[in-house]
Amino acid sequence: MNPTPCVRVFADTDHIQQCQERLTQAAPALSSLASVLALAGNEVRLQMLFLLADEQLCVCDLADVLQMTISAVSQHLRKLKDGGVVSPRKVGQTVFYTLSPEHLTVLQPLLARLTATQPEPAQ
Amino acid sequence: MNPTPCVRVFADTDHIQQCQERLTQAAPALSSLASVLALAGNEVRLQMLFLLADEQLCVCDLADVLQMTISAVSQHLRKLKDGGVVSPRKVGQTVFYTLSPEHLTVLQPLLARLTATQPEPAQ
DNA sequence: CTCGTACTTTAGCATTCGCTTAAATACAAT
DNA sequence: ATTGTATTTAAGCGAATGCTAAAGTACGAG
Repeated sequence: MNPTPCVRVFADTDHIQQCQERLTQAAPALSSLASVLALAGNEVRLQMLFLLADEQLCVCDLADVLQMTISAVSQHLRKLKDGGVVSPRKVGQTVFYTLSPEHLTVLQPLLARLTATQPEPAQ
Repeated sequence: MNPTPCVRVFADTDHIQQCQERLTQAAPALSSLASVLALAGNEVRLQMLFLLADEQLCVCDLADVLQMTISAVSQHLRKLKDGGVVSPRKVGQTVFYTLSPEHLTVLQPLLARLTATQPEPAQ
C-alpha cells in the first residue's frame, strides 16, 4: 500500500490515468493470458505441451521421454489441467493427456515456432 | 537421477526415443521460448509489456500507473532487460524502456490479443 | 561542490515452486 | 478377494520469486 508515489514534478496525470484505463479494460484477458504463459513458461511444461501438440501421451510416456519421476510429471500435468491447458482422457487405468481447445489460440502459434525449421543458426 | 523408470510392460521404446529426439532438436528454441514466457507469465510484467507495446515509458510512469514502488518496478524491468525483452534508453536522468526487437515475434501476437476488441463476453 | 531527482542495488523475508519420498486411489486380471 | 499396474495425492524441503526498506549510483541544477 501507499506505494511511495512518484515524486517527479511533471507527472502527466491524464496520461497516467489513460494508461490505467487501458489496463483495467484489458484486465480480464491480461490475467488469463498471464496464467497461461506462467504455465508454459516452465521448461518442463513447455516440453510437455510441445509433445502433446503432436500426439496425446499418457503420464508414463511423458515420464519416460522427459526422464522424470511419474509423480513429478503428474504434478505438472495437474497444474496444466487446472489451468485449462490440457485435458485427461482415461482409457482403462492409463490416462492420456491432450491439449485442450480452451487456450489453443494462444499456445498453437507459440508451439509452431518450435517445429519450424530454423533458418539461421543465430536465433 | 534414476527417475524410477516407467514400469509398464508395453513401453514403445522407439516411440519414446523419437519423442526425445524431437525434444533435443527443438531444445535451444524451446528453452529460449520458455524463458521469455516465464518473464511474460507474471501479471505485473505482462502489464508492463502491454503498456510498452503502445509507447515507451520511464520507470516513474510505470510505477505511477501500476501503483507500485519504484524499486519493485525497477526490479521487474531488470529481469525483462536481462531477458532481452525490453531495452533502456537514457535521457538525462530518466530511463525510458522500450520493447526490444529481439523477442518481438513472440510477444507481438500475444500482446495483440489484449488490444483486440472482445467479441463475446465469454472469453 | 552540494542538493535534489531518477533510478538501481542490496539485504531480508514471506510466499511460491518443483522436486523427492511415501502413502493413497483406481482399475484390470487372476 | 488379492495382486499388480497406472496414476494421484500429501508431506517435506531446498531453491527461486517478488516484495519492502534502506543504501548506493548517476546526473542535472543552482
